[in-house]
Amino acid sequence: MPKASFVQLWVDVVLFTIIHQELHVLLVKRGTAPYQGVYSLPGGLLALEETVEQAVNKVLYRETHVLCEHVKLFWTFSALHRDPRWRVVSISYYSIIRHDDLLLKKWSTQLAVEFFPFKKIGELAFDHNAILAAAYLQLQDDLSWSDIIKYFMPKRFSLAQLQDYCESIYNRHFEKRNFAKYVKTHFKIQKTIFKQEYVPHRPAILYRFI
Amino acid sequence: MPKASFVQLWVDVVLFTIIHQELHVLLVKRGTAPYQGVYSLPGGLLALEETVEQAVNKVLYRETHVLCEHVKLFWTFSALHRDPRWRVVSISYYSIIRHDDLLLKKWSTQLAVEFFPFKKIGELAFDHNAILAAAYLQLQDDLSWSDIIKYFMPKRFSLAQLQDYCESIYNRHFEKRNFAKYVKTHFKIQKTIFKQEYVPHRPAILYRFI
DNA sequence: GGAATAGTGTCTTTAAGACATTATCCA
DNA sequence: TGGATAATGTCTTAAAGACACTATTCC
Repeated sequence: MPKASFVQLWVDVVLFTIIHQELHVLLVKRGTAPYQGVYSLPGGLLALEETVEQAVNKVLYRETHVLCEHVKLFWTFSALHRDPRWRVVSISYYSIIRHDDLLLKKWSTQLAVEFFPFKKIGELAFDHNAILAAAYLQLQDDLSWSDIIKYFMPKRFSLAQLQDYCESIYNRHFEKRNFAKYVKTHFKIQKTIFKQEYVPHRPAILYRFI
Repeated sequence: MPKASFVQLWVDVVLFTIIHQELHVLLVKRGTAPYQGVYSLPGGLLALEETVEQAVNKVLYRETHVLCEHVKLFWTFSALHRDPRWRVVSISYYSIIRHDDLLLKKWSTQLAVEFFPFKKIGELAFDHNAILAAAYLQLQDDLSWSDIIKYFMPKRFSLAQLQDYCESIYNRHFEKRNFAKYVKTHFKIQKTIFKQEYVPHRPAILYRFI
């Protein structure tokens, strides 16, 4: 090994989901000092025999036991004393998970993952509030031009539900007719044979992403 | 220090400029093994007392003696044996420099920086061809929605020159009247009192970015 | 038939793309 | 006055935004 500076390399992940029309983020409670008992973003040390991408997927799988899609690098955090113990550089990713998938897995594995409403998250360990804020900005930006909203949606959904989800992330309102027009020209979705059930009004047709 | 895995953290930079209407990239010839005598992207080891951003700026300043704008993270490269000696993770940035600025500085400092036409770059050291390719994709993407073309332009330029520069990076042709219209509505530019000189035809008005 | 939400059509405004003529400077 | 490029206006087409009515299901 060379005589040179080595740093500890961590990957941290901001995992978003939507629960009850509200954006949530996965947090874990720290079991050891520093910041014992304080919530933080899930993360892990880069092992010598794995790539950064593998490390991120390992963290995600460890916490959810589900394959998360759209795992995206958005920033690195390398302030000198962001970890009070020694020098740690964080390579930070965000990802998205369907609440549906998570629920299924949770029943089958007794996972104790904890999602918190984005708007109500308080002080986190280390500089994780800054990481969280940067991830949210990147998420909003990516949503504005791509179709990644699909990674939030359940397998089947109505147009109204899609609109609700979009509005909850963008934090703004869309006009119903124009939204339907936009969705049909920009997203690859198709009607299914399913409709809403047990609703006291005309049931909506359910769509799916192709 | 903890008993844990430490890796060497490098920053690598793909520095773009336009010379004679053609996209160029800064390369440096390696003086030591491995890949001795082979060209590579400029880069540097992250020192213990600096942030990643500082390390990138240090590399850029070392090579150019000019302040480069739009320094942007685009990817990390962490394959296990990308450096044949030991484990090195690269955090990769791209940046842009005005050829003008560089020329001025070159005369005053005898810098020996070498830019190569992007299209003619051959085999580079390590996985730097992959880094270069990823940077170019990111550059094209960013150019398509932002006004970062301004970082390539000289202080004063004609609309035709701006069009030439855009065409050389996008690798496509634009219709002159529509291009002028687009530029005037999307970029913050203004006329200067200067015009082209010594041209055997009507001289173009020179503009500047605000 | 009434309540409730689903689903759609049209008009207006804005941006993009195709296209040709006039303007200015130099020799 | 001829050569060369600069500069600009209008028509057409596509997308975005505002807006109101009809359709379907349940009770």
